[in-house]
Amino acid sequence: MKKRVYLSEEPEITDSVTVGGTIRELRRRAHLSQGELARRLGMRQGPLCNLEQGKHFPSAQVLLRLAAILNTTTDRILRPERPPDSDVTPSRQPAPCVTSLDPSELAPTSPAARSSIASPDSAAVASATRDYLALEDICRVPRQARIPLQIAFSTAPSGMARLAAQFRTLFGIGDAVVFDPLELFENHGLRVVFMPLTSAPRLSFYDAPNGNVFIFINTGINPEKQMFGLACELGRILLYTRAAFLKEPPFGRTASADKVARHFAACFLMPETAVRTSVAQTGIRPDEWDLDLLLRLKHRFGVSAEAFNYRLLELDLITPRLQDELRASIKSHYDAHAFAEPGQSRRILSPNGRLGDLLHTALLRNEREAREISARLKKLAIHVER
DNA sequence: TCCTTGGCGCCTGCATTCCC
DNA sequence: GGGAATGCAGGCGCCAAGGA
Repeated sequence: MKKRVYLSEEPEITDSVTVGGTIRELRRRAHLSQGELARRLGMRQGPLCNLEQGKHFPSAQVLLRLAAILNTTTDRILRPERPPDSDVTPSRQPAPCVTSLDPSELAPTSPAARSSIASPDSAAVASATRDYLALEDICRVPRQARIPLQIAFSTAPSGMARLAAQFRTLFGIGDAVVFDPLELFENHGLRVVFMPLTSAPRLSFYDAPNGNVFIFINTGINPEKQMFGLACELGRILLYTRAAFLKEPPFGRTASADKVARHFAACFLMPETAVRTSVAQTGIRPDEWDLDLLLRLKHRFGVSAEAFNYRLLELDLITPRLQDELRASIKSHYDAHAFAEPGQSRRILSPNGRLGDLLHTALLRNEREAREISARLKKLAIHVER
């Protein structure tokens, strides 16, 4: 009789004992008993025990349910020790859940973030970081981001475009236009804090022990620039972890790194296919653009007029002469209106959404500490809707 | 070539026991 | 007492063999 081939015999898949160990590790990290996890899986505790011991191999259905409940991917359950650079990366390996992390252990991902440590923002950022970590502890949520943050890539423009496309796939949005990227970031476990900053429009810090980040966005800038800044910081973080992996200086050439991060943000927020499709639907030719049409289209992508104008030029969808004229119009508008976005912005953000959710849960569980955190956030003008 | 049948082994449920 | 481990039986899917 022909030998039956099961998942566990697939050469790329880890053996059942290791898979079982991974399931056990993830279950414990999620603070679940076998009984509780089995209940959520819709199975009994006994069979789950057999899975963890490697006596049985989980069916595809069980694997999918496990991944959903344990907030991970089937790939990570099956290939917990996948080597770096296969397609994605060292950070796919399960990072330990570090509960006693001090804000000073976080790595600044840009010169701005590094210099902020000695700026008036320092105390506020450290306090917000500590409170965010405390809320994660109280709520017992996984600390690791649900997307890999260490990826091998080329910093050439084409490489950054591929990287942006890869992240759009990881976020599950493909070429679609997304109205609120902030929600995407937070849904994938990234910590984003909107607060007043004096030293920079945005800052980010890499949390290596947990495979996550802290991104701080200044509330004093308009939503379009906040969104672009958020994507830019993701690019910054990836450049930082790439440099660390390659044992290169952390920030590289500052101006060049900024340019690369901005290109990543442009490709991430304005994917080529989506921009070309939107433009094609208007029938506009490269030499026909006016400011009104540019504003109408840029609203769909939630970016600034300036950023959209650059992207059109990058994709040869506008002539250089017209792009220059529109850039001058946009600049004079910014000068006259304190960098407010031209046209009526349709962008409505819900900043600090995840922070608010954590605070809400924490208030349910630990009234005193949560109340103190709530008061501190309020004092720092970190507005949290609950 | 297609369908049916039987063998095999995984996966699961249930009940029970063990261990801290 | 709660969590974890074990034993047994049944369901199910896959595969090979045989027959129409």
